[in-house]
Amino acid sequence: MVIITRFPPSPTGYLHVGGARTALFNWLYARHMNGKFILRIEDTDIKRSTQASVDAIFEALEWLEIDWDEGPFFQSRRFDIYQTYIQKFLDSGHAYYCICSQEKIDIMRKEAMAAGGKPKYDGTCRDKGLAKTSNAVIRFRAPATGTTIVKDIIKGSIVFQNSEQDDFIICRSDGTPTYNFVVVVDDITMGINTVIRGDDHLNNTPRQIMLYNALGSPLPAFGHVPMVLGKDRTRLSKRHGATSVTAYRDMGYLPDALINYLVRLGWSYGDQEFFTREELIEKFTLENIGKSPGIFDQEKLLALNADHIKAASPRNLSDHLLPFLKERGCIAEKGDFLDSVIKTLNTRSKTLIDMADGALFYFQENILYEEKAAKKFLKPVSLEAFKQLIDQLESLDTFSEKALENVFKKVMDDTGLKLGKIAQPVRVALTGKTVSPGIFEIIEVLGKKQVMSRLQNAVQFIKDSEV
RNA sequence: GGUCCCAUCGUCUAGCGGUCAGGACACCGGCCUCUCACGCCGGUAACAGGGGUUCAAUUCCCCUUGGGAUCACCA
Repeated sequence: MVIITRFPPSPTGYLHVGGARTALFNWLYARHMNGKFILRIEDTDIKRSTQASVDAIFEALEWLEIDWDEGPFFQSRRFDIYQTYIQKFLDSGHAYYCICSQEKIDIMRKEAMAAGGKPKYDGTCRDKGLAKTSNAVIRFRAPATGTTIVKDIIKGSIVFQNSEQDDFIICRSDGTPTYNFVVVVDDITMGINTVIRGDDHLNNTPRQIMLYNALGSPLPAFGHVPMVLGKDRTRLSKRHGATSVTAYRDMGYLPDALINYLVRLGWSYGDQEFFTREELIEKFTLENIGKSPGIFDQEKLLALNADHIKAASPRNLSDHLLPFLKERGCIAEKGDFLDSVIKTLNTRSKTLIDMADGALFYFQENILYEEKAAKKFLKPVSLEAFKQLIDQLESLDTFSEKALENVFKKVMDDTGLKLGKIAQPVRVALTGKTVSPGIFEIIEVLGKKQVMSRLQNAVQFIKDSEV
């Protein structure tokens, strides 16, 4: 059997990390099983759905490099299909018109709640055989007795009493179908046989199973993954800080790192923490998904991002880094120079923002010294070392780490200064800061021309500040 | 409130009857060192509580407690 999964976001906002996680589970499972992954946009609620949200969802999925085999399907364009199914239900007696007012039902619910029971529709119109009227809704005639069992891949068998369910609405008075109904019709008509979704849908599942049964369709396999919670252990939401996928892109995270983190939150593969995209596809199975909700931990995501930055090839990283460099006004392009810049930075950057900031000095013609750095290290005592370095480097043709080390050694001997006393002033001269990659590394990457002019500028700066 | 789900270090988790309860993040030491990092070595830290079942329970069952989800003409 070919596994067919789907991701059905409703376009009422950006794609948040929780949604991305369920998308990921479905996508990974389909890829792992050599199946199909379908994207469906659930926009039956015309009032709340927006094109901007649709675009935002696509943007996020593309950045995550989650691709789909079919779709995107839009439910708003499938109303005729739902209509025929509703008619089928009406004809077979599985559904009926109801003219009870919302006010009346609200009161009913409140009374039931006050009496300690479950608020549900009492079935007033159930057997009245009402015809269609302008304000009528269509309700599903749900079985009143017996049980409905959800055989969940993750949670096991869960028994629901049918008496807990009421005759829910499948078609609104304005003629539009509702969620539980369209999901079932879509999943059936699209051939979905594996439904992996958030825990919050577990209570909807018995209703959907009733619909499958009424239609005589075989059930898909259900898997309800636990929620992602915020630090305060409530469902992750805006007040927990950044929750949109693209926000993480903008904060300098790598898509592979986010994916790794999100999947690992609630899924495990022994003690392994770091996974490439390919490894995830190879190793992801539903059996290893945990049952308990997980708290979204920014710290761990950050650490994982650092690991992915370290592991990525410079060439691969440049695609992701370039936008951040351009944003900072750097004239940079993919190539050997950028590769070597990245190599000096990747062990000391947790995000692409760190990396872009750290790379700034490579691209600046005129180095601006940080005030404190200049005050501490660009002083007359270093003048002699600077002069000797300039002389030595002038006669050096190839700037290899080895050769540079020898040059510094010589200057150390001649001036009697320790490496630290020379390296820090040089660092400030070359980068403007007291923190940077290794001194030999940056000299090599910067190249003779840049190094010479920056050293000379520093000498000039020291002389100028003397007077 | 009803229904449903869940429960191992602060966090993510391994464990699938017998383990000194393992790893990762974070935290704290130390080493390395031209700065900052990386890296390496070491440390603190958990089976929610109570009953069973069993020769033996973190592991199986029940209860309590705690947390979460859900009860719409939203999805």
